[in-house]
Amino acid sequence: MSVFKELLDDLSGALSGLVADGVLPAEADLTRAGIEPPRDPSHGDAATNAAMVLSKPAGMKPRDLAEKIADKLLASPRIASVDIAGPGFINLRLKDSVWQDEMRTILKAGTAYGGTDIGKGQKVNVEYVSANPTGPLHIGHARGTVIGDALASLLAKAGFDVAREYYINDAGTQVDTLGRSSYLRYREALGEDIGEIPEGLYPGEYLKAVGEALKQEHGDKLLALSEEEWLPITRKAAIDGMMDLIKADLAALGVHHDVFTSERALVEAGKVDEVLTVLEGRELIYTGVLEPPKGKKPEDWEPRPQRLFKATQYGDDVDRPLKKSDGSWTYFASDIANHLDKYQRGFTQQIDIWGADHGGYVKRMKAAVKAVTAEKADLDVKLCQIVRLMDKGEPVKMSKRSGSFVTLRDLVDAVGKDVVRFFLLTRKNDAQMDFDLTAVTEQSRDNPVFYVHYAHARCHSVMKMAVEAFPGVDFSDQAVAGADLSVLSEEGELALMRLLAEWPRTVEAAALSHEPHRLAYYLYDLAASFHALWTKGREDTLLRFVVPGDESRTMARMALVGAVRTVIASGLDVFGVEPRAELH
RNA sequence: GCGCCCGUAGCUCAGUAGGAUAGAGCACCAGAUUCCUAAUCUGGGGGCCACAGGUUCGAAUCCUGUCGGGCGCACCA
Repeated sequence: MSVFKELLDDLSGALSGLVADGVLPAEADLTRAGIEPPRDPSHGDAATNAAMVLSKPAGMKPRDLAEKIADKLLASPRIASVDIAGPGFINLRLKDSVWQDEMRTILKAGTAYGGTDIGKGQKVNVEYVSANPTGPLHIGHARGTVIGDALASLLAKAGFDVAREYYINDAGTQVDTLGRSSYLRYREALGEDIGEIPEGLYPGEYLKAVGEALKQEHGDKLLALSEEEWLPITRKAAIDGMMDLIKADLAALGVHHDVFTSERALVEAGKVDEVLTVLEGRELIYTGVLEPPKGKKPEDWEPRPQRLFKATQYGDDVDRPLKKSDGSWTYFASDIANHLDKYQRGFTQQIDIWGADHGGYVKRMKAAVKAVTAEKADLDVKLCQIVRLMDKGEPVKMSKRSGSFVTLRDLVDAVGKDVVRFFLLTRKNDAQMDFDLTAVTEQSRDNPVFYVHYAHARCHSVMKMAVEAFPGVDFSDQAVAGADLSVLSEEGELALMRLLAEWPRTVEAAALSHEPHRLAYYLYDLAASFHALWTKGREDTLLRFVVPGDESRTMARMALVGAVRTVIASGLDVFGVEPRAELH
């Protein structure tokens, strides 16, 4: 139980007490009343809007109702004093023991601190990356990869049962092209001069390895076959090769999926036919002719009767075709099968991470998930905006010829996985951002990666100083948790303790809103608060964490330092970033 | 033409379920170090939260419209 959870309990206790007293009507909606830390510290440790929200159903002025609520709240063992302010806020001041107890909780829980059970073990599926298996991951994939991975960890920390999923688009025309390109590389491996790679095929060097592997396995036997015969062979070899490549790229970023779902396998298992059956059963399929698209009209557009899904019935703008003119399934159709399959595996909560260029696809997929699951499953789509790669403030030219960065692996090799991960999580997913190769490795306050790392490292360094100043004294988390923490009464110390106690509700809010970037801002604030306190020790030696000759005070402050270290490590853990004990 | 996302300090961005006097970094100005790592910190100036209405005790936040920017608009993935 976190501090704010307990206060919320106190509040609902007070409110139901007032219902029993007849002050509040039984049918009043009590859920709108909340507890939150006020922005202005002079307003106390916590505040509630209860009196303002409930003044109407109570038929009382907010401030009068506030008096009654405040009386009840004073019964809480946590609350030291109450104060009614402004339009009817009830400001609470908590007993110092509340913060001291929370420090002990943090030290005891370790990096598990901040975890909650609001997920109640519900199954959530996070699908991310899902890049086409036609080559290595490039920089454009980085953001969605990191956000998806951190969101999955965040939801797990909030008590959800999370699956990390990758959907392999291995059934469309692109992988056929990949198979043909690989066949060319196969002939090359056999010694043939293939010259320039023809227009329309993939020229990437990375397919040479696939060609070589095909030669090792089949010798020259594929040469005698017709395309119809060799294509399935080369295509499969190419897809497998590319997926190995992609998985290695992901591993370099510290990303590991639980499930890889193959589009081709879904189609072959008849899952797409099942989609059609389900939708037909709900009378959501009909034959019709679509209007030509407004704006730019495609050259080859022609009115054609098609089997259409009534996406408009679930909020989409137009109904959507499920089959192409050649009779094969559209990407949309098999993607519905993908989401139906997830639902059948028990995932009623699904999250997809896509690039912003797929924004036009969101409505139809949400519509489809509702339709195919009879509205039992919910899909949230997070769109990731473009990241501009910069160097010293100038955009990096993305060209293979010039040898500049193009792949995800290059980026990780250049600045490190932790820098890539943390930095990409410092912005909302739908905000554009610049990734400056120079700025992210700078060691200064304007680089949040470094700033947070430094706070963590500083905790270690301070701890080391304490051990040197008090030889033989046990400063382990367990030992300092038993110290008398009542000496932590400096303003800066209390501010830091209050901030630490906000970690669980930060995790909770970020998880419920599917916004991992909030943790980055919290960690930055925590680091700032810690650095500020540290610097106070420069002016006044009595404020230092290590106070020579005062073991009990040092013990208490080591508890605070340990708690800061623990919470930072807890946050970095969600981000998949390794906490550093020292920086060099 | 339609849909989605966005518009907050000079710049890059936060803004916690609708809460109190809208925040941080950079840049600018003025300060702090015989010192637990100054790789840091303190203070200051800087705002019509794009604009106009609406909802309510209360709006940067929710609704409608306008303007401005990005993305997308059968049979590609």
